[in-house]
Parts: sequence; C-alpha cells; structure tokens
Amino acid sequence: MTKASTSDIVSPSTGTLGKAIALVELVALADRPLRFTDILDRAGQPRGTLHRQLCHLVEEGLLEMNADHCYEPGLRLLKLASRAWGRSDLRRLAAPHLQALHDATGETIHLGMLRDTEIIYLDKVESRQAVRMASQIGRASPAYCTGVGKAALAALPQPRLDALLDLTEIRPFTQHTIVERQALEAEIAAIRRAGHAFDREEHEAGIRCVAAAIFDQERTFIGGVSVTGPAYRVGEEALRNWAPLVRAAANAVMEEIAARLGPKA
Amino acid sequence: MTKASTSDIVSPSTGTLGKAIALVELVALADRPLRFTDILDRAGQPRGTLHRQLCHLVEEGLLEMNADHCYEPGLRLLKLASRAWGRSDLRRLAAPHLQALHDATGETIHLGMLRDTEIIYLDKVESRQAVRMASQIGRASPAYCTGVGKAALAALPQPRLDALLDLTEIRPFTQHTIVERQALEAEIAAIRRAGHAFDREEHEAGIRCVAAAIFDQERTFIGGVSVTGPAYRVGEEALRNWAPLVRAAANAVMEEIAARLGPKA
DNA sequence: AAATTAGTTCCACTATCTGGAACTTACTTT
DNA sequence: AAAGTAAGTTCCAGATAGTGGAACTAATTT
Repeated sequence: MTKASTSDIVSPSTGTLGKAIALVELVALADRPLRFTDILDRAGQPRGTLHRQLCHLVEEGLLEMNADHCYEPGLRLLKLASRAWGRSDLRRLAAPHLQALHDATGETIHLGMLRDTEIIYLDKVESRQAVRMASQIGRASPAYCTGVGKAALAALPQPRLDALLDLTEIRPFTQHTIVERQALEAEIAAIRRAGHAFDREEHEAGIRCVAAAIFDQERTFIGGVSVTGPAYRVGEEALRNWAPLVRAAANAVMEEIAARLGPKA
Repeated sequence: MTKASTSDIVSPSTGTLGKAIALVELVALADRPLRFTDILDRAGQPRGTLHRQLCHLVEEGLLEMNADHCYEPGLRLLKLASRAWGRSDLRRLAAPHLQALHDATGETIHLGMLRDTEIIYLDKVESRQAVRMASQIGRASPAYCTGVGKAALAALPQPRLDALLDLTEIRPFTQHTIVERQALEAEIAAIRRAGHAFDREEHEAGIRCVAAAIFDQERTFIGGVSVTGPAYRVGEEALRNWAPLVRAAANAVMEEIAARLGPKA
C-alpha cells in the first residue's frame, strides 16, 4: 500500500469524510446559492443521508444556511485557510522576491503551487489596487493553460506528467488554448528547454504571462512565479524580456530555501 | 429538536466529521508544525484511529505532510475559502462603503462577522500596503476585546449574549482588556446606548478602534465595521469623532442590503 | 382547497470507524 | 557498530455511526 503522498493522484476512498467535503466543494464551486434539492440532484445521494450530512457540515461551520434556505460556504473555512496561508513557508520566503519582481516589471506577480491538476495561487502583488485585493489568492486554475501551470507540468518527471494529463479534462477557454495533447506535449518540451513558460491568452482572452518553476533541493517542483499583464500593454517582446527576470526571481527563492535549510540543521 | 441555525452554540455531535476537522483545526492553529506524536498527545485518540484519520485528511488535501513528517494545513482549504470569500454577499455590498470610510479617515477599515465567540474578519482596506495584504482576512479574534466583537455582543439579544459569554474564556491580552464579567456587561450596556463600540488597546497594545454593528431587516446582527489605528496617531478624541462616520457606514451597508432585497422579490 | 413540490424525521440495516496490540522503520545512545 | 528506544504504520474483531427507503410535515403553486 502506498503511503498517501501529497503528490499522488488517487480517487479518494476516504469514506465519510470524502463525501462530506465533496459537498462543501459542491456548494463552494457552484455559481449560485444552492437549495437542498439542487444539492440532492447533483450529489447523487438519498435524501435522508444528504440531509444529515448537510446538518453536520452546518454544525461544524463549514457550511451555512441563509435565510432563504440556501447553503453557502461557511466562515470557518476562512479561518482555517487564513492560518494555512499565514504559515506557508514558501509564501513567506518568496514574498520579498515577488515584490522585487513587481518593482522591476510593474505588472502583477503571482505565486502558485500545483495541487492535482490545478494551480492554486498562494500570493500575488498587484500594480495598484486593480480590482479587489486578495481576490485571486486561493483561486484554482487548470495547469495546462496557465503560465505557472505549464511551468509546473514541464517540471514534473515524465510518468507523473503523463498520469496528470490523463486525469485532466482539456477544454478551450479561449481560442488560443492548447487543446491537442500532442501540441501540449510539444509546448512542455519547449518549456523544458527554455526554462520558462508563456501563457499567450490561453486561459483568459487578453491576458499574457511568463512563468518559471521553483524547485527544492531534490529538484522536485514546489511552486512557480509569474508576471501577468493585459495583452494591449504586454507584447510578445515584453514577455521574452521578462523571462530572465522571472527565472532569476525563481532562483532567488530557491536560494532562500537552501539558505534556510543550511543553518537550520 | 432545534434545527441547527448558524448562530446556535452547541457542542458538536457531528461524529466522524467533527473529529476530522477538529484535527485540521488543531494543525492549523498550532504555532509550529506538528509531527504525528505531537498530534497524538493533543488529540487524545488512539494511535491507529488517529493515523487513519490523518491519512484521510491528507488524501483529501485538507492537510499535507511535508518532508520532515510534519503535518500542515492543506492547499485545498485555500481553494475552498477563496470561493467562500468571493461569494459573500455582505462583503460585496459592504466593499464600497469600507473604501469610503477609509477615504474619510485614512486609517485601516475592517469588516467582521461573529462566529460562536469569535469575530472573523471578512475584509479590510489598508492605509498603504502596511504589512502584508490579506494577512488579516479570515483571522479570528475573540469578541469580548475587539471593537467589532463588542459591537456584536451588544447587538445580541440578552439570552444569546449570556450564553455566549458563558462559553467565552476571558483572559487579559493587554493591561486594558476587560476581564471582569460585570465590567464587560456594563461596557456592553454603554455600547447599546451609544450605538458604537470602542477598543482602547484591549486586544493589542497600541491599537485603538471604533466599530458599529450592521443589522439585517429583522434587526439581527450580521456583521460589523471598524476603523483601527495606532494609539500614537489615534487619540480618544479621534475615536469619538469617527464614531458617527462608522455608524453612517454601517447604516449605508444596511440600506444596501434592504435595497437589494426590495427589487429582488 | 387540492395538488405538487420542498424539506425533515424515523429506524432497521450495515458499512465504516474504532482502538488495542503487534509490527516496522528511523533515530539515539553506549 | 550494535543494541535500545522512540516514532510511525498495519491489522482485525467488535462497536459505532452512517445509510437510505419511506412516511411525515411545511411551503408553494394551480
């Protein structure tokens, strides 16, 4: 029996717990508030069972039920996540380098990690308060069509990459999204050679980005940094010019990690 | 049997789920990474049981195990919480009014909600990027010694207030923290009369704050707004001057809520 | 007012969780 | 380096808690 490493991708056999948090996710990812019956339709569980599970989740504060009988994600999630965020070593070590990269480029900087087939953004530094701060932190985007995501894919050992791509449901977000498996693998090979990844409006129309991977001592991927900007302001040339800066930032974070482990022991 | 409303305070009897997320909380709130045995000591469960539970949590991405066998909060928490945050109606409606309040005062603005005996901060607007953005979002602080918290307490019907205070473990965070139950009740009475609450360095030394409650149509408390600043810059007088502004901001949010419910039906 | 839909409760059944003990692996000490 | 000790993992009979069909109540709709 394999021990459950963070990076294994397995169909969850976690019994009760799995079902429970699948419900939380169902509610959290829905684009509108869900009533009991909405959830019943989507969850494929008998009424009685579902009802009890929802009650438990509400009692635990993972879900809440508002005035019009709709279930919504609960505040306790926020509390737990804020601790997770505050304690992340990678985030803490990377923060100054993200800021430096922002100062150098003037564009938005992201720090992301790979979780299953998705990139989850751990931190960002924004130009001015563009839209609303923190709105992207914790956001999950598919790996195969984002800068940090593709840098992550390119950083994986081939068998894990294959397994991950097999699990990924590829669909076109924009007309530039790479949807052919072969084309994607060629892109990944190119990223391996170059040491950085571009996102040319593949996830969001009008948004371009350059990203580089961060590795730990054993050369396993732990995260990625990127510079992102609107296409009207960020041309192909700007992307290419920033690539060395992004790689340098990623390297600086790696050195930081190495430095921290040295004195520690 | 009472239906489990968000605001009921009950000892959780949620079986497996309750134990599981108690573990997540244990790991998330710990001030250092915990190894298996550390958790074993604190969780009071037999080895076998605990081990399986932790495995399940890791498989679900609620916890992660790092290289040196320490458990840490998982990325999936971030993902779920970011959806919770992005979808919060209160946050969305309040945002412009927080900004306006910030423009008027120049100090840090918080929006918080009550969860059991704690205030959880849903949003904030900060002076310049003071320390690190978003660091406070999701943060939980005790109700009895914070501005928003005391405003919340004063807004509760007496029986719920009593129940809540009975559950609260009161301890002095600073030398100004109100620790006597009687003094606290007097303070709450004063807040009820005034319509706003002060925090005079009761939670953190050197930090002062004014807060006001936000109610829904039925006059039940749903959240609070506050202006917070360092004591050297924010005197008693400034606090008193801001009180009307804070109350006005809270009222503006209430009108927003009322307006949204009008056209809707 | 009747019909329909939505939400909640009940209880026999059984899948899942429990926890003691044995086992394996990774450090520590002499 | 070998023995000792602590940390982490696996196993299985027994107990608990979760399951799900059906009956019931409450809220809408016709």
